[in-house]
Amino acid sequence: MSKLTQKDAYELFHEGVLALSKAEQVGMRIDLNYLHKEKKRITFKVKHLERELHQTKLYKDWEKYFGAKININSSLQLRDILYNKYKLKPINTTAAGFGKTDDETLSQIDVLGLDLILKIRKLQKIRDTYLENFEREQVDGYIHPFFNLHNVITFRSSSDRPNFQNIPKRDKEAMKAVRRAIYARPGHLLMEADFSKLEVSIAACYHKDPTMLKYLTSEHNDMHRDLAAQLFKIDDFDRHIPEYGYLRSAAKNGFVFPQFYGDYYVGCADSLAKWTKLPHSRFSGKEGVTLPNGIPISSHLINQGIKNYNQFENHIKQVEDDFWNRRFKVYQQWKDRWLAAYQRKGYFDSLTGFRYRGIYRRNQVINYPVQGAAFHCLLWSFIQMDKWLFENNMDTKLIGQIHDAMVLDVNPNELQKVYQKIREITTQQLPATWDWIIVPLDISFEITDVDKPWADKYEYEV
DNA sequence: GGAACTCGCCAC
DNA sequence: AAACGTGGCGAGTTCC
Repeated sequence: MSKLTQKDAYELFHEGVLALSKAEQVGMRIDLNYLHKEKKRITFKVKHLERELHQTKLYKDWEKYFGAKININSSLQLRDILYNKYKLKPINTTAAGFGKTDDETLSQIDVLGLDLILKIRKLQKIRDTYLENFEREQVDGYIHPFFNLHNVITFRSSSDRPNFQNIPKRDKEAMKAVRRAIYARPGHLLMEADFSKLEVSIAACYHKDPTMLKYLTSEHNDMHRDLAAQLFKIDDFDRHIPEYGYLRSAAKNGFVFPQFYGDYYVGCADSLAKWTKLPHSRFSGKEGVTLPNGIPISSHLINQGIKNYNQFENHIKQVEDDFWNRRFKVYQQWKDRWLAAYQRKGYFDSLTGFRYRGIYRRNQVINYPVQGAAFHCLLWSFIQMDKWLFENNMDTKLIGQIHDAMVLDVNPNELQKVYQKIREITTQQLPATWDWIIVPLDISFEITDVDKPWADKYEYEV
């Protein structure tokens, strides 16, 4: 097949809009009774936490400072109390240069009551951003989130009224509280099919770095493991030992992904130190997460010649150099060429035929075509699946999409067929149709049981 | 009373 | 030389 053109891009979005609009019409069933009860429960709990907060010195000082205008939901007032009245030295600052009052910062400040502020914030977020919105948007017990293809600079999608693409997932309490409200139609089940490591795979289709291709092709190679071993200077790194599994996550989320998005060693060192609980000072040997042999990671690093944070940061700088100039040298060369070509031409094209015109920063030029084309893999699959469901008169319906995942409302009698077809479309038909896809694609599934809420999802393997 | 802004936080 | 990409949305705040 020849290179995809802007006409192909147009047709993808044209068909995409039609398929997405059908999903919008189906929508998701909402448990209104639960919504009502959960909102009341949260409101009750918030009131209780507020009463507790009223007993603290923090609240009393706050009241003195702001009088009748006191509002514990105001982060500006809180900022005033912490950094002006208490004169604490800001750990982090906002873009505008003020001391931050976010979760990460507040949990490091030793002032009684801040934990209550955070708990209240979290509960209100669940109630006001999600549950309240579902109730407002529902029609006859169904929400119909919109899926837009015309809003996003990268040619990804967005979703609104309500946004279906930011439903809590990692935080267990928030995940359960929100997803407990969402169901498939009566007698049906929910299914989510996610591409695995899609953006990394699509990036590899642009740069074709042989080391990366090997990581993506071989089951036995593990990039995050290798980076964890290098970042923390561990020779016998076995990812199945829990302490090492944790360091692998730290390497993945604190170094590898940020590097792919364009971060540099200063931010990565800071992030890695947070993950591993290392201080921004001299290491005594007692700080940090514990290794399998029982010693703290700071002690291990001291033995490796890294005696303080500056030396740690410098080590991360060296790993970064090695990452781009040796390990993924071809990837780096592609980035340089890609940027230079944009600077020459004034635009760049995605592998899916989309043309990006405009004034972009370096990281945007590198990231947009990857982010866009990765989503287009999902959209293409979504369209094929929609056609197949229609042509085969299936009762199962597509109902949503989250950048690299599709969500379906499945008739249990069709579960096997649907599962097989999604596998076929995403891992066989897609790479066969778009021959620029030069890495194997993989997809994973989650389902609920019939008439169970989305909170009760579990991994599905045949 | 609404527009535009900051800040915070949820997803990928 | 500079330094993490894309959204939506709520609350609070300020300005008009």
